[in-house]
Amino acid sequence: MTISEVSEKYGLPADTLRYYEKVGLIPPVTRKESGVRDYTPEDCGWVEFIKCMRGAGLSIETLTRYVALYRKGNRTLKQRKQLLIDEREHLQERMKQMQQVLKRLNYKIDMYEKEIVACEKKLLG
Amino acid sequence: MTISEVSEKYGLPADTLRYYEKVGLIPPVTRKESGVRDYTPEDCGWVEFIKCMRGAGLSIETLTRYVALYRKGNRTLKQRKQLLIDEREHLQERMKQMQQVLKRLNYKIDMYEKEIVACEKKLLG
DNA sequence: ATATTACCTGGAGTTAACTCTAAGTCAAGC
DNA sequence: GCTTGACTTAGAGTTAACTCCAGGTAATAT
Repeated sequence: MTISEVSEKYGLPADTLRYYEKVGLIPPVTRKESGVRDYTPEDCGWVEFIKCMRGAGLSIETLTRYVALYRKGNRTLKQRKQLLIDEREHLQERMKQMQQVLKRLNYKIDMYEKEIVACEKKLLG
Repeated sequence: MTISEVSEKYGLPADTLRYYEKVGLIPPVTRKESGVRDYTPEDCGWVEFIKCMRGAGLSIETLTRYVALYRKGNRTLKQRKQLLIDEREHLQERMKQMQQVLKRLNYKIDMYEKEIVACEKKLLG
């Protein structure tokens, strides 16, 4: 697959795909002899994984660390697992905070509804 | 309360508190005659609210719009409510995505555990 | 053969959200 | 009366994560 096809498929600009590769967020992409990128299904898998993780807020710095470990092979299994455990922890904390904010927004929206009704009553009365 | 007390209380740097006020993220803070900030409980309430909303990922741009509407008075009740409804929607989308990533992380961590066990068995056998 | 189009690289520019600096003011302690 | 320390401002600098640009190459259409 060409870079523009991958861009289309995952909704990421080609510039971003090149950037991700440059900083080591995905392993080096397969190339044609001419030097043009030719994404294999595995390359695509990395793109999908990284897009997903970035979408949940994992930092580029963290994800490049993960990819670097992956590229070192089997002896980094434990470190990779630990990295994912740490990130899961952060994720859960953020979700917990967001849950509280959600409740607060619900409450505020409710208050606004009541206040709007009260205001309209006053204007009619 | 002085700016350093508020900074301490909410864990936000004094510079950040000034910045928030400068960009309209919180309404202008009460001042002493000398021009020094002297946060009232209401000023503190805004700091707490903004800290909370920022923590959940609401943008400064969005929150300044909210504060600007608030400062226009009662006739912006409906717009404020709508803004909060929109933000709640975004928040829920992000939470949903994070929920999926959480599941994926759980799965991967599990796979790593199995793979580590398998590796260790091989080394012992 | 030439023109177009999609790709390449290195590096500069952008945006959001701070964070820091310099130069100045003001109240309190010695 | 002078120094110290916490405050003030405007504006410059930083960081993460892109995003764009200039100049060049390679394959394709005419």
